[in-house]
Amino acid sequence: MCEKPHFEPEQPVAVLTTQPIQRLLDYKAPPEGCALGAFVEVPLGPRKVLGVVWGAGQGGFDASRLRPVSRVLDVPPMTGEMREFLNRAASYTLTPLASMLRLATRAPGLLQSASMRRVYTLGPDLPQRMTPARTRVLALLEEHSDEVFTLGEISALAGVSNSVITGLVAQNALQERQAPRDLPYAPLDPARPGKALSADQKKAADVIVRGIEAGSYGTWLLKGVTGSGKTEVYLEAVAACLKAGRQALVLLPEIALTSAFLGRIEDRFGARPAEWHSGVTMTERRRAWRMVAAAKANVVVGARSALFLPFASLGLIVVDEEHDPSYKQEDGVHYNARDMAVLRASICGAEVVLASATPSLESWANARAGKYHRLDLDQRFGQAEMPDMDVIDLREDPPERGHWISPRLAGEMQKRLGAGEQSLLFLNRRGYAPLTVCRACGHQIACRECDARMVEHRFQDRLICHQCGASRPVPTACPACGVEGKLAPVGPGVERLAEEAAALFPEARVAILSSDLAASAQAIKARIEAIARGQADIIIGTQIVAKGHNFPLLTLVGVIDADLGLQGGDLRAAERTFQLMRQVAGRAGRADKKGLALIQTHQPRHPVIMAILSGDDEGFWQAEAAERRAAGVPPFGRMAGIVLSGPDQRAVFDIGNRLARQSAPLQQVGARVYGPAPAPVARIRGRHRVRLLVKAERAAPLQSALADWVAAVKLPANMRLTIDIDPQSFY
DNA sequence: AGCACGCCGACT
DNA sequence: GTCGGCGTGCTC
Repeated sequence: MCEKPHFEPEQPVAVLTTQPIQRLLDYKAPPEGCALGAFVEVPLGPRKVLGVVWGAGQGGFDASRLRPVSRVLDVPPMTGEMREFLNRAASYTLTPLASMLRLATRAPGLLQSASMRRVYTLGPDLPQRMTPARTRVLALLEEHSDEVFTLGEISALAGVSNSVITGLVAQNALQERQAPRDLPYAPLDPARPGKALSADQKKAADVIVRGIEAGSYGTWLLKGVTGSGKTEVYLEAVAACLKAGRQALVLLPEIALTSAFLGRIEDRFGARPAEWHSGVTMTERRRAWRMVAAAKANVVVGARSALFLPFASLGLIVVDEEHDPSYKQEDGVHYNARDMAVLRASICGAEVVLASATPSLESWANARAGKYHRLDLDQRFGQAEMPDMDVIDLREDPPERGHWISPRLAGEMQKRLGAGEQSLLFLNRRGYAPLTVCRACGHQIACRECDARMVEHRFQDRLICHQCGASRPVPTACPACGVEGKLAPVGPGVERLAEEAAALFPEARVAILSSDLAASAQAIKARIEAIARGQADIIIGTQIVAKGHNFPLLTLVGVIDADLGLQGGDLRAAERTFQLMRQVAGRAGRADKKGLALIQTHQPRHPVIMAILSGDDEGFWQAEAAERRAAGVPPFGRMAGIVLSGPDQRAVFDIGNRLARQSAPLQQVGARVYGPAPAPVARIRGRHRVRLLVKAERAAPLQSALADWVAAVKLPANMRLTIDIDPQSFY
């Protein structure tokens, strides 16, 4: 198919808008014409909306009634690769194309023209009279004659008031002109030397670099234990990508990790890259989006949504900690950034590096099947070794009633305290106690909004629902029977564990690391750094401690309840527990001192616990893969989750049942429907939710069958249906 | 997404 | 008889 790159004035063009309209609309090209892919503003009813020229006009609409495109925006047209990416991502995730376009245009001020600012350079004349202040201003501009400065910058750098500058402009000693506000990012220099690489690292880096030099598509699963230097390897790939004149994107699972990572990029390449995540200011977002499109930002570090930035020439995507569940977006558009990264790269001829110490089973299986190339870094960089691991059988060596630190773990903590080393207690439960029960009537306090159990948070002195975020003060009387003073916390959260540790070791400094106890990502980072410097003896943490932070003084890790993740029957429970335990255990130990990881469990013979202890990850994956293959579930079968929601529970179930009965389109492709059942979050803000699960074989054309299936059932206006391809968790 | 059009209950 | 509820449908 040969598409015209440019449309003449008045010619009909098809435009995709960001409005939820399920088709393209035809417009007349504007008087200056427009390119295929041009970002445009078009009239829609009484409004003006953002759109992209998607192709030639489709016809089928009265040509005399076509309205003209209002304006072509001053950003480069969307590339054909990007249009294909959005198209294919939309059909894969069963998301309307307009929603995909909205993801790709999430930049403020796109509809405004690039804003300008006043800048100053040296003028042709010298001022009639020199003053010390004027001398400083002129000296500053002479010294940096290749740069431009704003009023504010000059007054700050030269230590003068604004009136000095306006005085110099009046005498033509300075020139004032308009320049675009959004400045290019300082180019990163790939020629700067990186850290010396080990033989392992060098071998891995070399093969990826060759792929980048060839400009081809390929996906590399870079597996390396904590501390094996995966980052250095993929920074070599970034360097090669920069040398080839293409752009690189590094995705991180957590924004708390980005600022430390930006520092590493700066060390390696001499400048800071563009940053893209929810914590970035509007001004910076606008700059990043425009500069990425103009190829004036060559490295972007960001969260999963950075995948939808308008890269002019993308050569490399790194997905760091690729197994991390936060790469799956579960609200709005449902997509997995890891899979979309592979899709985007395959379209534009880029390399993908999936980095992890504990890869997802999906990626492991893809490597095994030969779809991804696998690269292993087995040695921990330097002398550091993986910690010794041991299990504490809670049936034989239990803590006292109402306590959670077993005697053996406490003993090891005592030794670390004496030696000036740190201990980490890992418990993946925020708050004080996961359950509050009434000792008088047995009532368990549940959320009024969504029926989940309320979790006591003692620092905030509130009960908080971890499902919907609702909170209320901790009551003194039971809400069911009204008896005063009989409510009791049941089970541990990190706050309660910290209380126990403080009671056991009154002289120790105890720090809690939990996402809800910090005001911001910045605050978490500052806290982690303080702890890493030694400002705590005992660290009590939720899973945020598992994510790539380094604690040099840490030599003991205690997993309080390894059974926590194994219950519930979730498809990925074993995989998650394995990954989390391995990541947490990897925090212990340092170059000159081997670490120890103690795992408290009631089921020391459980296959997952045994695999964690033995460190036999290949064995674990093989066993897990065999089970999933036998059950026909991902990655060996395909699944989709369908959530129906509405204000009336009966009506929602009725529609769910009707869908389950009318499943002929699914049966034709060999897919089966399970449910409806109450969704994992059964009620949100007064809306009842039920879920159906669809299971199909790997090769089944699931998306088209799903589309036909749901289209056949008419939904009442107050009900909503969402489809999640490859759902992450389900029971 | 907005916004208009249109068809049924409590007011002048 | 009319004002206004929000269900249905259209936007090039």
